[in-house]
Amino acid sequence: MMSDSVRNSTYSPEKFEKKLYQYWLKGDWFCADETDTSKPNYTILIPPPNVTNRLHMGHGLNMTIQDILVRWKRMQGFNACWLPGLDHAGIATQMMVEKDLNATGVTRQELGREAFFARCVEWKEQYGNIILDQLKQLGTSFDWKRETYTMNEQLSKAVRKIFVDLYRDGLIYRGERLVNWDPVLKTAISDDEVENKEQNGKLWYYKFPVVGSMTDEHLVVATTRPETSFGDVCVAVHPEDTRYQHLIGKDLYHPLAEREIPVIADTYVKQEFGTGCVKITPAHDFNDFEVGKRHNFKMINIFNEDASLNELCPTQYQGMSRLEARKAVIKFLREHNYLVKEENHKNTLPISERSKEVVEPRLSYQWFLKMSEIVEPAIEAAKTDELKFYPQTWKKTYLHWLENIQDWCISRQLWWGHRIPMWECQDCQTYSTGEQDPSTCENCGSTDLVQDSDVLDTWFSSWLWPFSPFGWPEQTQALQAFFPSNVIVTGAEIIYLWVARMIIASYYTMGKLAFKDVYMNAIVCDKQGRKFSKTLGNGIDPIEMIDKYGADAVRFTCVSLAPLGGRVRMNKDDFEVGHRFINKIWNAAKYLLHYLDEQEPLEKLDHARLDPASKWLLNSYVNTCTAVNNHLEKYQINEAVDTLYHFVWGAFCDWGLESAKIVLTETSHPDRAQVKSTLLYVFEGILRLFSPVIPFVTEELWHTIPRHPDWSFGTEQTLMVMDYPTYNPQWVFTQDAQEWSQIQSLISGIRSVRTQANVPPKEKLCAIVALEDTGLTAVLQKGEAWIRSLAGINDLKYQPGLSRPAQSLLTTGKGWTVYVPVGDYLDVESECKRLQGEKKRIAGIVMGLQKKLQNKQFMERAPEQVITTTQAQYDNMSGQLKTVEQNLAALSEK
RNA sequence: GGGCGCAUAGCUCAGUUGGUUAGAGCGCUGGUCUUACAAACCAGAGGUCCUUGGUUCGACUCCAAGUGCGCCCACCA
Repeated sequence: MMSDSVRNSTYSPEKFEKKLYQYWLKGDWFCADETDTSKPNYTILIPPPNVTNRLHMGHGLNMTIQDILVRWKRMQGFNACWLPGLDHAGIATQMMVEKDLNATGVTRQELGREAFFARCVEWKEQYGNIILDQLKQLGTSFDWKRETYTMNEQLSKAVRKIFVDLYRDGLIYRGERLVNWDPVLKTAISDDEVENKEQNGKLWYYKFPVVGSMTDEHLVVATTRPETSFGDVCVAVHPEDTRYQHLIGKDLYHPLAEREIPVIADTYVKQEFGTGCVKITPAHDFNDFEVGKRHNFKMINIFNEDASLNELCPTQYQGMSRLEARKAVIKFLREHNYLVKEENHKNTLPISERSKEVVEPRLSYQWFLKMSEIVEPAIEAAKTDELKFYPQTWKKTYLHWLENIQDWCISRQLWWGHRIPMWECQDCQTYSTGEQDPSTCENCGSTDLVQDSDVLDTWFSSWLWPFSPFGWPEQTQALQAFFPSNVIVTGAEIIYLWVARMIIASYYTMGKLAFKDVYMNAIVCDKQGRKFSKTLGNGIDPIEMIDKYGADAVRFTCVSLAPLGGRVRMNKDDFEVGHRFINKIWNAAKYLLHYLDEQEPLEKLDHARLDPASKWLLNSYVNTCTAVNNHLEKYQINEAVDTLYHFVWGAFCDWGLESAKIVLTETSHPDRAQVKSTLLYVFEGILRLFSPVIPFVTEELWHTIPRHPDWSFGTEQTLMVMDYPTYNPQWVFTQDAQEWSQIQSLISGIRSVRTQANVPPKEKLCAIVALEDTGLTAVLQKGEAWIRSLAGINDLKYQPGLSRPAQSLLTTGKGWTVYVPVGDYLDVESECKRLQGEKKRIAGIVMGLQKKLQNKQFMERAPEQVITTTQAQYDNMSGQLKTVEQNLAALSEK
């Protein structure tokens, strides 16, 4: 390690971050050992990034949180395993590879399935690791030896195994469902590939005569898509709609399809929209599909693959396109007096991203998983709080979804992914499956088998993530050690898609809860509160920020801005804050080293010889240790970081180092050795406490500073596995700390007085302390050297009961008043104004407190402790009020 | 439309189970190059805690309604 990097230079993270990461890798400190049973295990699974991903700020935050938890637990002595890996991302990858391919003038279909698949594999090899490399720049302590991937051999085996198990348990079935069909590309496309465009359309109203009516009775139905009418199976009205009660169950004549259809009742219908009557076309509309299924109607598909009308329509319409058919249908309705009216209507059209053609919902066969039969333990776990959400509010969302769970459509019409392990027998049309490819039909023994052409939904591999990477279905040692994991850290948007399903899968295969804690990280937004997105281009590139400010600054900024859950608004400038703070730590180290480099050996800390400033610092340090650990236990990472930030800057630097200066600069000072020892002891503690958050700079500094006799160091040469600091009663000095804070407020008070009077900083002043409680004399005398140095005082006197000397300003604290004669610097007018303001403010508080104390009900019902503190406040504030009044009077006399 | 959440300083946000004079960072004002750091130090200004009502001795905190905003789901014949 190059310790001179600290002594002689400014903070430049680029000089050591890469070097240190290599050092950690070489030392194998990120690796967890499943055979080591001497330590408790701690496991976190990465939410596997898509192979198509580049690192964005959402990852930055998400990964930093996980890394902090893992590094913290590792320092606490856990066998910590953070599992890295990638998701093959079926749709996203296929889209990118296809786009690439199309640019060369070749379609996926022309290339053929096998060659296209090979191209995807190649693409993954080439680009898939970019995000993992970027994660290394962020300093993530993944156990890289376990790096995995949802399409590798081992995980594919796991996918195959669970599919077969589920099928054998009767939980996987084939059923009909509507998909988004692109009539130009003649393929199903995913929701991601559909853009909804609002446009001005029309709403056509036309008549359906009631069959057998003597009075020409009819219903009027409104539709935006009259051309689909040939597929109508019924007309629906709301069951409570008084207008149509008598018609429910009657038949209507369909003037276009030239057949009769019934009137049914369904709550799906909105009475106030249109006429309150809806024609139901289950094969061509997502909502109608649900209604049709509920009422057991036949689905009539009236389109060919290219969305032209097929043989189920009357001959004159067959072969027409959707638009041609629409014109022809309207012409017919108008000519035969069925059309009642047409009106303008705004609606949204689903457009295929790639062909720009209007998407047509199309009936197709899909594979489904019966979720209701395997979901129960996942519901129980949340209800009993065995599974906990951070923040808790997500429990409701989770339960709401699980309690209304739908069957999961697990097939996708893609080429990139795990091929569905189902073979259709060409002789008897039944399906066969197996962990090995079947050679004969399970039903009739035929060898004429054809594998299903679809692949599995990408989530069908990622739901196995808690156990598949550790070797499942083999009962490996790693699986024993690292399943279940401890916490999952992810975005709330995939609570259904991923989190809930992992829990379901783990109960199904392992019979156990996959993880006890679910941490929902904040959503990263821009300054206007918009989610970072590619299309908006409002994202902040973490790598750009790392290059500019260093990984530690990026990590620090991300987590300190992000509360548990919620969302965080980010700005490029925010990273400057992190960088400045780390620079502050760097400079503090530089200053310390200046004195630590001296030859004399470091002393152990000695209670009897610690000065008041050191006792205060140690006491604050111990409190900080407790607070940080408590916050981390509760996943309040921003709170932990905030606590540390203020301890380092406000306590250690502004008071600790500043107070130490008067001792350190005097080479023969008797307290010097203990002060140096205290500073180093606390600084080592800071480095340890902060190491999980900002691992690089803490490690770099740790290698530079000397080892302290009061800290224990293992044999490992890295900060990242040193013991994490905890509450240490040895360094608790409650009384001394309280006394020292009196000195601090006295110093601050005098500084404030100096500013009020515009006294130049270098000018020394006299200060006269008037004590109400003479017991404080000893306390203040102990702090005299610091009062002189830090407040710019050259003459400090004690005069109990003194009233205000001429031309002086004052500052008050608990039991004391300090008068500072400022001579001609005193501006009587502005001082009077200030005192009057003070008087008003304090009088208000005093009055409030008095009212409270006179309130009978308050005295009767409030807890005794509250009454005591209120009384004490009252005494204190009225004392202050008296002082202010006296001084105001004294000032006015002149 | 269904579900969930948010509203505190100019900006971004803390504020743990109701109980001192509501905090921080950035920005702003004034002063300082004080031998770690001007990427800093010292001091300061700035808030009817969205509105109204309720519970309570006591509400930024709990409850209800209203207003404004965000997210997820369904998006409409």
